[in-house]
Amino acid sequence: MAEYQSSLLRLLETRGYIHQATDAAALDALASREIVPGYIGFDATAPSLHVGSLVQIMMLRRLQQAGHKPIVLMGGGTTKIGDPSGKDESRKLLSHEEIQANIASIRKVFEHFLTFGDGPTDAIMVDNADWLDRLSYIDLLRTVGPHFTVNRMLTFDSVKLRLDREQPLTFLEFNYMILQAYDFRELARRHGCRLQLGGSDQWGNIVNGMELTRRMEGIEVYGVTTPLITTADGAKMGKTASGAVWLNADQLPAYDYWQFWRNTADADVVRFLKLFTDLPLERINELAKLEGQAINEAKVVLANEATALLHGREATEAAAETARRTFEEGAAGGELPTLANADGVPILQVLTSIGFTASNGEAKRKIAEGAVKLNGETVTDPQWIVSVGDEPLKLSLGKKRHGLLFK
RNA sequence: GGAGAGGUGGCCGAGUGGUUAAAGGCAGCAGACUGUAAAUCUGCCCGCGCAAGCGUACGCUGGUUCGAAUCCAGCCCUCUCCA
Repeated sequence: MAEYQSSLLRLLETRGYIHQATDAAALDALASREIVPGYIGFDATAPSLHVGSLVQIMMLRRLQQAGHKPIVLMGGGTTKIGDPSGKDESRKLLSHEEIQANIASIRKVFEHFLTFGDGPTDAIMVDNADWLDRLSYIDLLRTVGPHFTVNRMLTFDSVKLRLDREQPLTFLEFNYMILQAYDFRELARRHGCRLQLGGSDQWGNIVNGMELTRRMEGIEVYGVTTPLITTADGAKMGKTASGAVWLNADQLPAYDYWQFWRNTADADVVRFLKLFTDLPLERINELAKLEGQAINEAKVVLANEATALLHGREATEAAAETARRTFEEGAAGGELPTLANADGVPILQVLTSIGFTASNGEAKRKIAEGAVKLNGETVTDPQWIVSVGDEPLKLSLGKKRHGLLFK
């Protein structure tokens, strides 16, 4: 692998972001001599992104750190059509208002990772609804259609996979790659965008966009994809006991986010430190030397740094302190989930109300398994009525989930 | 439009009239061991109920039957081949 000249590619390469790149040498040269505006597209189907998107977000952050211009492309237009992938048919279509609300909510996350503004390397956020909404079908076909052959489109992995598995691929979906390619070309025209970043699954789409841009605008543009981030045991990352790891604080409290990182598998810690924190590589290399139980120190650093990027230092310290008191002292910290008016309530209902179990039946099973504790005492009676005094009571489900019950 | 195959719990996938709340696998949760790790072993894994039990559930709607995921009819959807 050749030494890169540009700080951008060196940064991305050394921290493990690069899976594939188109004409890396040319991109390297470009990034060494001028500011490169680069973009990543994000869906607006939910009011928050989750950690699955964090690699991409971090990559935009690296782009800016290396002195270039990040463009966050929100899929306000494409989301309106509704992503038809997956089997659940006719997913509810989001209204314009819902999508715009989602975008506004998602934007808050980006503001933690990128500096927005009007300067040459300030990040901007754009919405592809701005141009996709206005497209007329015939015009699109005539301007873009001739540049795509169905023969070629059929060779793309995303398409082949469906066909091989004999799963339906709608015409709508089939057009996705065209719209995404159109986005690249539009961003190149409007904002001088020269680079598209994305997950490895986006490779085909990115290449399409590059070709369309070159053919229609005569501009050479580039693409870089990240490796698919899985945990060391091969699973997609992004789940905790409480569900998806959302980035918005109102969807997932800082404490849970901190816990998510704290629970990283040994084998993933170094990789995640490089990808998800700003720690210098020298420091990461030191942490990488830790072995056995000491690796936990590196996990705490990972949790602290990753959480601080998203939620700020203050919330991070509160989360870390709560974790320390809860796990190391067996006490309880202030950031744990709480339930008020718990006095006199049956234990099953308490477990479900606080969100530890999905139903009374599940709560009952957990009690039978000996997983439920009140102030460290195992609860064995499913009929137990919780009584809380002036001091809050610590409720535990298993070793990891703890909460506070108030009178 | 014609012929064939198929639609089962978060996912994959058995199951052709009762013993089926539905095998098995994956994912998930818990227990043991540990280090809030991994691996391994064990248990759990639709809802309500202390329980007996009840309610829902196998694409949709009806029907046959004492009894249906399983049989019949119509409809919807998917795939393959043909036109």
